[in-house]
Amino acid sequence: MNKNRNVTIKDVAKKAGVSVSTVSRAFNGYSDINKETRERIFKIAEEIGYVPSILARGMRAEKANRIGIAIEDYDENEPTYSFTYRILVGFMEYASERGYEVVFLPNLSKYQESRLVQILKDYHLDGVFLVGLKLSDEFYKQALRGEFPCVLFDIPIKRGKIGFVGTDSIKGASLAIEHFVKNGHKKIAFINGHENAYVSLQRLDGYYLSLMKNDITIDKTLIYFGDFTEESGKEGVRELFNRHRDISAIFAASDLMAIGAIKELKKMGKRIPDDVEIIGFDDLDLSAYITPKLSTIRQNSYKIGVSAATLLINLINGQNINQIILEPELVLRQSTKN
Amino acid sequence: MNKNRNVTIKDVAKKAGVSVSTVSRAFNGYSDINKETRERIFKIAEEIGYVPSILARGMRAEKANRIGIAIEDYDENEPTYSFTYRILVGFMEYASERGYEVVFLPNLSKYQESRLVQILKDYHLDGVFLVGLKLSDEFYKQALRGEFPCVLFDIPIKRGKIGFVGTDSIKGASLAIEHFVKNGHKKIAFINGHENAYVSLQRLDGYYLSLMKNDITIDKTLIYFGDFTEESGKEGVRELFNRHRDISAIFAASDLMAIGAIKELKKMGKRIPDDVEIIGFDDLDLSAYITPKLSTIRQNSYKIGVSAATLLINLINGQNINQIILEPELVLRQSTKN
DNA sequence: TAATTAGACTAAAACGTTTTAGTGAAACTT
DNA sequence: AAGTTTCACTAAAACGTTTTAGTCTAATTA
Repeated sequence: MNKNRNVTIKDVAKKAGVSVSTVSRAFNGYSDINKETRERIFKIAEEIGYVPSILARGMRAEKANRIGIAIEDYDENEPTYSFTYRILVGFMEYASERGYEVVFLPNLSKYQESRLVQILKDYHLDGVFLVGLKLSDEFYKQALRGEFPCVLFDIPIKRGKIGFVGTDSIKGASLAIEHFVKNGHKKIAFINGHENAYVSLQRLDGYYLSLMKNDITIDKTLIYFGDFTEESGKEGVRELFNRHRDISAIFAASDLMAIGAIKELKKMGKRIPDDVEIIGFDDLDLSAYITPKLSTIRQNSYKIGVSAATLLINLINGQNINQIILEPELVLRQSTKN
Repeated sequence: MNKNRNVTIKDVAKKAGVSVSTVSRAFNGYSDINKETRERIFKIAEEIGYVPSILARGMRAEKANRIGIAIEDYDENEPTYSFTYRILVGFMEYASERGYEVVFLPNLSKYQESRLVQILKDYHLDGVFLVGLKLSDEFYKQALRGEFPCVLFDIPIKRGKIGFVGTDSIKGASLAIEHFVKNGHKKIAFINGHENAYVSLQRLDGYYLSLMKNDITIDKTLIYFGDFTEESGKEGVRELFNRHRDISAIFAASDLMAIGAIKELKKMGKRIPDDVEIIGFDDLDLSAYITPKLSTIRQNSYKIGVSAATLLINLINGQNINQIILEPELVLRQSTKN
C-alpha cells in the first residue's frame, strides 16, 4: 500500500509556489503566515487531496497525535461488553474528529512487567484512557504518578495530568430512592458494590442523603455489599430477606446485580414489581430484554467515551479541566410501578 | 511523550559495535548476517529494552505493519454490540501478537466520497477488515476490485486479495433442524434473513437439506423472509401462524428475530417450549438472559475476529488461503425440549 | 595464479513531516 | 539616517527506521 504513496506536503508546496515549511506552518496554525498564502495553500491541499501523514508527523513532532485506549482483560463470560463497545466508539469518534489516531491496547496486563510510561513511548502515544483498571493493578500506581496524560473511568483522581470521567453516582442513587419514596416505600434495601470502589461510596452517600431528606430512618442492615456481579445480586437478596422479610424495594448498584436479584426474588415466589420494586444502575443492553424489563439509572456509555477523549486531549494540550461528570437518567421500565 | 524518546536502533548498534543497518537487517530476518552477530544484537536489544518504532518503520518500509478495522455505523439502539466487541477484541489480540498495529476506522460511511484505497493510503494501512458492510455500500464495490488486501465478514468473495470469514451456515441450520426432527417435529417453520444476504441462502440450503434427509416434505409457506431484526421476527410469527396454526418448531436465522418471535408467541398465548420450540442463530449475550433462555446456533465471535486477522495478515504477506469457515455449535437452553 | 563468488557487513539516501535558526524586505523609531 | 522591529517566508536538520548499492575479506573455481 505504500508503493506510490499519497500526495505529500511537497506536492502542495510546489503547486503553491512556497516552501515545504510554509505549508507545514499553515497546517499547524502558525501566525506568521500571510492570510492569502494560507488560504491558497488550503485550497490547493483540498484540490489535490493532501492529508498529512500521521506517521511522519508523529516521528518528528513533539506530539504524535495518537492516543491509546487500554481495556480490561477480555473475559468470555462477561455479558457487559456492549457497554464497553459504546464507550469505545464514543472515544474513537470524538478523537478522530479532533485529528487523533486511536490505538487499542488490549490485554494490558500482559505487559505488567514493563513500565506504563515505557509502553506509551514505544507506541508513540500522547496519552491514554484506562478503562476497567483495578485499584490493585500495578499500572494504576504508575498512572497515579501523573507523568503523562491519562484519563480514568470511575476512579476520581484529578491531580497532575490525570483526568476523571464518570456518572454522578450520588445523583443517580438519589433518583432511584426518590422514586421509591414517591411510591410510598419505607423499607428500601440497597445492594451496593464492593466497599473499595469509589462509585460504591458515592452511591451509598446518595442512598443515605435521599432517605434522610425524606425522613426515613437509616437502617444499615438494609444494606448489602456485593461485587457488581450477578451472583452477588442473588446473594444479596438471600441475605437481605433473611434479615428483613418485608423489604418492598431494592436499589442495586449495577444492572447485573439487579438481574441476579430479580432471579432470586422470582425463585422466592415474589412478584415484581407488585411485591418488590427494583431499580438497577448502568442500563446495559441486557436490561431491556430480561423479564420484567429492568428499570434502571442509565449511564450514557457513548458519552462516557466522548468525554474521556475530550478530557484526554485537553490534558495533552495543557488545559486544566480534569474531570467530566455526566448526568444519570432514571429509566422506568417494568421492574417498578410507574 | 516524545521528548526523551526511547532506546533507538542507534543505541543497539553502538552497543553491539555494528552499523545501524546490520541491526535493522537482524530484526527483519535477513539471511546475510552472522549467527553470532544476530544473537548478540538480540541480546543487547533485550537488555536495553529496544522496540522498533512502528512509526519510523511505517514511513520507510513497504509495509507499515498496520491494519484497519472498519465497523458499521454506530446505532444507539442496536443491542448486538457485545458480539461486535468480541470480534474486535479477537482481531486486536491476534494482530498485536503478530506485530501489527490496529487502527479503528469508525463511521466509514462519513468518507463515502473518497476512494477506499485512498483512505488506506492516508492511514498507511496494509489492509483492512470490513465488518457490517452493506452490499449496497459504495466501499463494497471498491473492495471488490481487489486492489488491496481486505477481509469481509459473511460476504463470500474469495478473489484476488479479498478474504472471507464466516460461520458454516449450512451446518448451523442443519444442527437446528436435526434437533427438531429428533424431537419429533414435522411442521418446522423458518424465519430467514433477507434474500440478498449470502448467509440467508446458506441457512435456507441447510434447512432444505436437513428436511430432505429426514424425508420431510418441503412446504415453502413455512418459510418467512425477515431482515434479521427483532421486529421482523414478530412479523414472521404473525404471518406464519396465519398460514399454519399448527407450527410446533421455529428456526430463526438470527437471535434477534428469535427473540421477536418469542415475544409474539407469548402474546398469542403459546408456551415455549411446550407448544412451540424455537432455535435462534448467533448466540448474543442477550440470548441467555431472556425468558425463556434462547437455544441457539452459536457463532464464536471472538474467533471470527481472530480468523479475520489471520486471513488478512496472510493476504498481506502474499499467502493464498483466503477463507476461514468456522464451526457452528448448537447451544441448548430453555426454548427447546432437550 | 588470476578471476569469481560468497559471506558479512556498511554508508548513505530515503520516507514525510516539524522545527530551529535564520533571511531579506518593509515599516516603524529615535 | 541609522537602528530596530515586524512580517512573511525559507533552508536544512532532525525524527528512527529500511533499503539500495556498495565494500572488503576469504573462500572457491577455472
